[in-house]
Amino acid sequence: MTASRTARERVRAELSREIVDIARRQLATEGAGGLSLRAVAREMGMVSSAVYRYFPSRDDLLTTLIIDGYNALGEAVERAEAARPRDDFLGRWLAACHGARDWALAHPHEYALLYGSPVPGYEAPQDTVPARLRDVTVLSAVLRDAVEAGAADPPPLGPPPPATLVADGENMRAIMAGVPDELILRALTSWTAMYGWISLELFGQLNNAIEDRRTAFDHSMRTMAAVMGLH
Amino acid sequence: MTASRTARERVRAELSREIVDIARRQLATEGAGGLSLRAVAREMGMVSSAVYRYFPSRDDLLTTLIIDGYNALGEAVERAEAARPRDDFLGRWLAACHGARDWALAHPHEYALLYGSPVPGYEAPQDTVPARLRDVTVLSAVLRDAVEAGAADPPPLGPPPPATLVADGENMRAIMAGVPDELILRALTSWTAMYGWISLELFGQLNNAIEDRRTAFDHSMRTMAAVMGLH
DNA sequence: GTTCGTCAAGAGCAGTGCTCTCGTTTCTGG
DNA sequence: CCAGAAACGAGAGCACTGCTCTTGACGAAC
Repeated sequence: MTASRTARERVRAELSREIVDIARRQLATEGAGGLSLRAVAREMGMVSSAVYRYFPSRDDLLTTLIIDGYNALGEAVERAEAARPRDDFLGRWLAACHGARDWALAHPHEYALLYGSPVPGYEAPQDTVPARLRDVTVLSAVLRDAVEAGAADPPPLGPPPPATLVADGENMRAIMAGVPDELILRALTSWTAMYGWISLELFGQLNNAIEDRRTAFDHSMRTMAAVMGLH
Repeated sequence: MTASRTARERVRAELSREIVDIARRQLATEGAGGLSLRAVAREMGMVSSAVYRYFPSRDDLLTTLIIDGYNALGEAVERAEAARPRDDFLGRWLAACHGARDWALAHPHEYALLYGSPVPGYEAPQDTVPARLRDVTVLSAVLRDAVEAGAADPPPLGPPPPATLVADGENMRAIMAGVPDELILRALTSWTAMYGWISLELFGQLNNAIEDRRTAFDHSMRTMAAVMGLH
């Protein structure tokens, strides 16, 4: 199983990649709804039916675009966070947040594909799960490291976590081993605030309300960092 | 200008309403992308071109659906919040949050149309603005009333608001007169957390992570209430 | 050298938004 | 009351979509 088995397989892989590239470009300019298999084929000088040799349906093409998108976003978040000193937990958190926001602003349509309303008639297959967790894994790691270093002292806020949630947190505890339940829930809240902000900003709900959005986002994320006890 | 000017105008208004009703039903079952003018016409026993006498384009029909949706959501939030005693500020806040979430869960496709990615390429006419502010107005009123009653004592969290944001808050200060700038920003963060949660939950990002979502949402909103100083 | 699988191409189906024309119905001004 | 104007439903048609099926050609394996 070398990288180049036969000439046929090589050209097939190359064409598949070209289709995805053109599709991503069309996605970036036209949006998810404007992605057309026929237009992709036209741009490649192929006939539409030929594309179906490589992707059995439009949704399959969309799925690989989604997975690529999650990976691109996750990688952007990872890179932004990795640029900060390991013991600067607040800086790592803020860098990750800005990394996500910057990527979303640079790729609005791809972000909409990931975190916007699901595409009509399209059900996200399980294949997307691993790629989808890359960004939240980064955010979790920051908090976990802070807890391990004893650098997270969350202030008392509101009631203690309900019992059902403590039992519920099994899945999240896997990524955030050692983090107290209350803090896991605050991380979840911070996560919703972050993606809520990005979505509202990107989808135009913040127009005529906030002008200096980057500063406001920064302040908002600092507030959530304080809620989690990061300094 | 009586309610029934001519027979023609009456049947026109009636048919317009019927078109919108059918369209909303199709929206609820098929989603925004599945809304088809031809299907609406078919269900009405009309021919597709006849519908264009009432709505000049599919996007215009979508726009009225959006406005209707904002009003329905705003009304649901208003009703939920109004059911609480006026001096129970935490209760009013939580009721408004749950009102929004309950409505979203009951009308997922309509919610996606309002707070999801803009579907048909681009569309956000100014007509939607007044209806869009109904829910956020309710949330703002709770905080403003609490401040007026001296019942909001936000804990110290993070740095003070940057100067540019203080100058930026003109628009929001109109709805939240008397609320300190720092608290306005925390309200904004709480708002993003609330809609972020609802969106992430509705769009499936919370699957396999949280089972008892209502309780978790409640806890999250209580945390944000504490951030705003509501007890 | 023949066979077999892969491939691009083309025609075609059912559906979409939207435009235009053509009679008919309804309203309105004289 | 009646003619002209405006509104209306029906139908045909355009350009587009995702997708299927068949046909013929090419390359690789036996």
